[in-house]
Amino acid sequence: MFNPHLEDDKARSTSADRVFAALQDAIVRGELRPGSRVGETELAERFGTSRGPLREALRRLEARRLVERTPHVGVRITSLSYECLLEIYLVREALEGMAARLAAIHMTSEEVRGLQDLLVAHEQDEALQADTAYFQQEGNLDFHYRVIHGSHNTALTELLVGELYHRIRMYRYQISAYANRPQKAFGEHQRIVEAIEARDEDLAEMLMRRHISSARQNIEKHMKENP
Amino acid sequence: MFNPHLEDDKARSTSADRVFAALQDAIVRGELRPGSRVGETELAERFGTSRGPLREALRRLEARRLVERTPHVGVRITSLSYECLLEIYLVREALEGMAARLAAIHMTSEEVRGLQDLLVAHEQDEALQADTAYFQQEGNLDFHYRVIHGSHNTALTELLVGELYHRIRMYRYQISAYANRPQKAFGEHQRIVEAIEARDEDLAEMLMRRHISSARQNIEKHMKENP
DNA sequence: ACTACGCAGATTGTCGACAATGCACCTTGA
DNA sequence: TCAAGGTGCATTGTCGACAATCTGCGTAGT
Repeated sequence: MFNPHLEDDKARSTSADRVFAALQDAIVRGELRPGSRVGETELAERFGTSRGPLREALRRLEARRLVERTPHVGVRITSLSYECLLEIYLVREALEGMAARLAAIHMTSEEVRGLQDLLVAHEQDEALQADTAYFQQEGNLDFHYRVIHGSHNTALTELLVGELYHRIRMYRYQISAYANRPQKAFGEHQRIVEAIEARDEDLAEMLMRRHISSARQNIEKHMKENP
Repeated sequence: MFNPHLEDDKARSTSADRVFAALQDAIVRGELRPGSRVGETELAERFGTSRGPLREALRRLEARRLVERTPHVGVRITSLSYECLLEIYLVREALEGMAARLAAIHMTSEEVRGLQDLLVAHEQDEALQADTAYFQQEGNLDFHYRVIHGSHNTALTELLVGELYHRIRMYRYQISAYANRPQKAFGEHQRIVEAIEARDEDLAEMLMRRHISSARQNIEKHMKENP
């Protein structure tokens, strides 16, 4: 029996959804440079679709603040200012602190074990051992992503993942937030996991807040050195 | 000289933007019932536009979680479950607490005075005096909205206003969050403003957290009584 | 030389038509 | 009578064309 859908595993999804995912990835990875203007016709051609679905994707990216739109003019890729980035980190401090607290309460034993395994995998990364970088992959391979989901709070997760996560990842591709302190950050991650494992919600929140606060201060330092 | 744009003060904006605003309002006010399915053709006709701009508006509403979409099936108005609502209130506790803290630090004297004037206006409301209701209008006439903006943190504001605010307002139209305690809530608002005026950020955050926590517990109580 | 106006090209906004998919009803067989 | 399959209708997804708007450049006038 022949199934035409097998040639494209995402055929059940719509074209607009695919373009949305692809565009988001291209923006986050810096393939489309922040601040640059993008034309609809050009993008539609690039992703092999028409302007209709493309515009729908752009609207969703606009809602996620990954692109900025001015009526009758066009869209440009959002460029994160240092000012805006520091604001986001303040918000992260509150939200991810809360996520760590909830994770310490609600995470299952399996999830905790998975988190531990993840750190073991990170530990074996060459760059980390050389203390030159601590690049985490996206989604389920990202430490913060896992903790957020561990909160088992859908509203919180949607807020962090849907609104902030991608903007932060976009920034990570420009300047690694852990650039100046890979092993230090890794150690902080380890202690957070320990607190979660011990079901010590107060400690987990405090450690996460400090961890993000450190990253923020690191950015501030970086800001004063670079324009 | 004849200017055709004068007949529509929002002609500079696009049709998709107008539909987005109108639809959001209709959803929040309960004109479109939560859980009900809406057809694109029907909506397009209702708002006097074609399906193109309408779909763009729907995509933005989808990003705001005001509608839920299933590919090839359609969209339905999001219905807030109690479970989801309680989650949102937990997040609000963290975020608006932070907003109150920042407001105590960054609000200008004019803004503080405006906030005081707002409460005076609320005080003269008949329903509040009778202790039967505490219905706040939207936007700048809403107490929480003002405090959030008073934080002068764009990222925080966008998160609260863009993602949570409308869903909460939608809920308010269904069951007033202050239903069982209008004057109590008003008193809490007053004390929060006092803390902000005194530039006591710790107190402002604590009072706001308690205020929202009270509202959450009120919802929980309401939940156990009603299905 | 500089400003203001206007024109042309390109880009965005909107629309209607067509294709693809899903759902409900009906038919058919055991 | 009930279940399984098929068919038709309604709705969503996609596309190409046309209209509206903006931007950059050239021209004219002071």
